[in-house]
Parts: sequence; structure tokens; C-alpha cells
Amino acid sequence: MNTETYCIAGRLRMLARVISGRYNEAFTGEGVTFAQAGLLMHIFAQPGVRQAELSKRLQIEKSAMSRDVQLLQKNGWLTDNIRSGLYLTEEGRLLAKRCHKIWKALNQQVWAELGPDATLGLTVFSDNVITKLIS
Amino acid sequence: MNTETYCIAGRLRMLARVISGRYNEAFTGEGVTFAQAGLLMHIFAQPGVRQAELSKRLQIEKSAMSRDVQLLQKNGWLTDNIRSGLYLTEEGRLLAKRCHKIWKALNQQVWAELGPDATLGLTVFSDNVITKLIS
DNA sequence: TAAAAAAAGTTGCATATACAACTTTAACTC
DNA sequence: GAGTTAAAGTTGTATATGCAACTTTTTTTA
Repeated sequence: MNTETYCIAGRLRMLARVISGRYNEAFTGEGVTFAQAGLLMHIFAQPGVRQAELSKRLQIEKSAMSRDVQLLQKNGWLTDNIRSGLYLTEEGRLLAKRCHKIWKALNQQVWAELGPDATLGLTVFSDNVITKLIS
Repeated sequence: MNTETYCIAGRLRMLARVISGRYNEAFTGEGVTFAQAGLLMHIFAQPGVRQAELSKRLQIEKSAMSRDVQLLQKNGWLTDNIRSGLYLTEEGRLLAKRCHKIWKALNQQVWAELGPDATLGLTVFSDNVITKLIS
């Protein structure tokens, strides 16, 4: 039946590029990328979270996470004790809240644009990857 | 019904990281990344293809494509007239063939590991993104 | 066909990402 | 509690990626 077995990795990377572009656009007004906004929102939701924890949850290599975090700090959104848990500055908290508003509206819109079949499809795929491929 | 609307972009990026890691591993023996192997295979399948064509097909920004292509060339896998169509050198062709063998086995294995529900889910999602979100 | 417009490709700059090696911090064991 | 081990975090190096501005090539049109 699977006569056409396209490249799973290639397809995922393409989809990530396309969707990331869409999300990045939405955050240009705030001067952040989607990746940065995402981290800010995670830290907002869980103040004091460790890099290692985010690293596992988001499946980002620890050295990449280290640099992402340093970038947030350089921009004044994190307090200076990043080795013992991540905390937003006041400016960081305000930005995180604005990002969340943007994110919520956009994510719902994309969800709606793609429709239930598509989003259910991604959910099923995602759940399978998480249970079968991530230790 | 959609009580939990997770972040589509975040999830896709995570999945791309995880699956890319898996594919990258498979190509370390050949000294190429999955991204490079993928380009080589595309060019092998369509000698003379233009950067702009690959750029559209893979949804990679043209400047990124330009650099990816230059890297392949620097490694001796592309002939020197990259501005008028991409052609593999003999070494490039041999490498592309080896990569295809690796890719085919791995892609089938991942397809099998994830199972039909998952892969169908990705297909449905992917088709929807392509028809609804890509101009 | 020459000029103008559009498309293709490149380069400067910046972020996102990974692997390997290293340093620092935390935990465990005796 | 000192020493060892493990976990966390950082830095060097390299690829992958995007945006903006620029150059080159191709196509259109007058």
C-alpha cells in the first residue's frame, strides 16, 4: 500500500521551515523570533526551570539551549543567575505576556486553517514519535 | 473539542530535530549531513536542476540554498557552473548513490517503526499544509 | 535589438542547531 | 567530609537557515 514512501525527515524539515516562517512573521513586531518567544513563554510558565529540563522537553541539544538562553539574557529578559534556574526579568515577563497573546491567536488561526484532519494527523504522528522514538 | 491546542510550530520543530538527528546519524559514515545527502539525491535525480527550483520545492530560502550548494561544490561534489544548473561530479554521483541506499533502508525502517497511523497522520498534515499554506 | 523589468544568485549579518571537549556544579559513596 | 562520579552548563567549530541588500542573468517589451 505504501507505494510512495516520501522522506520523513525531509518532509518534516520542510514543514518546520514553512510553519516557522509563518510564526516568525507574527513576532517580528516584538523583535523576537518564534524560538525566542517560545522559550520566554516556557520560562514564564515555569519560573526557575533548568536548562537541562527545557533541553529534554524540547529535544534541543544542551549546548544549543545554552546559547539560546544566553541570547535571551543578553537582551535583558533573564536574570543573571542562569546556571541555577531561569527567571524572567520584569521586561521579560511583559514581553512573554505579549508573545503569548500573539501566539494564542496565531496558533488557533493556523489550527483552523489547516482543519481537524490535518491537526489530528499531526497529533497522531507526534504522539507516536514521542512514545516510540524518544527515550 | 480542541481543548488542548499545543503549539504547531513548536511541535514541528521538535519533531524535525528528533527525526533529523536520527537521519544525520545514519550519514555520519559518509561524512555528510542529512541535508547535504538530500540535496545530492535531488540533484542526482534531476541533473541540471536550478537552485530556484530546489528552493521552491524544498521551501528553502534562496540564500540558504545558495550556501548549501556552495558547500557541496566546495566538497567536490558539484561541477563548477552552479549558476546555470546543478550537476554532480563523478564523485558526487557515487556519493549520491551510496546515500540513496542508506536513505532507503532508514526511511523504510522509520516508516515501519512509527507505524501506519503515524505516517498516515503526517501525510494528511503535510498534504494540508502544502495545499493550504504554500502559495 | 536595446532598455527595462523580473528572476536568479550572492553576500553581510544574525539566529538555531549539533557534536566534541572542557569546566563547573551537584550527588553519591565510603 | 573528602574524593569520586555524574549531571549541568559552556565554548570551539561547523552546518542550516532567514532577511535585506546587492549583483548577475534572463526575460519581456517597446
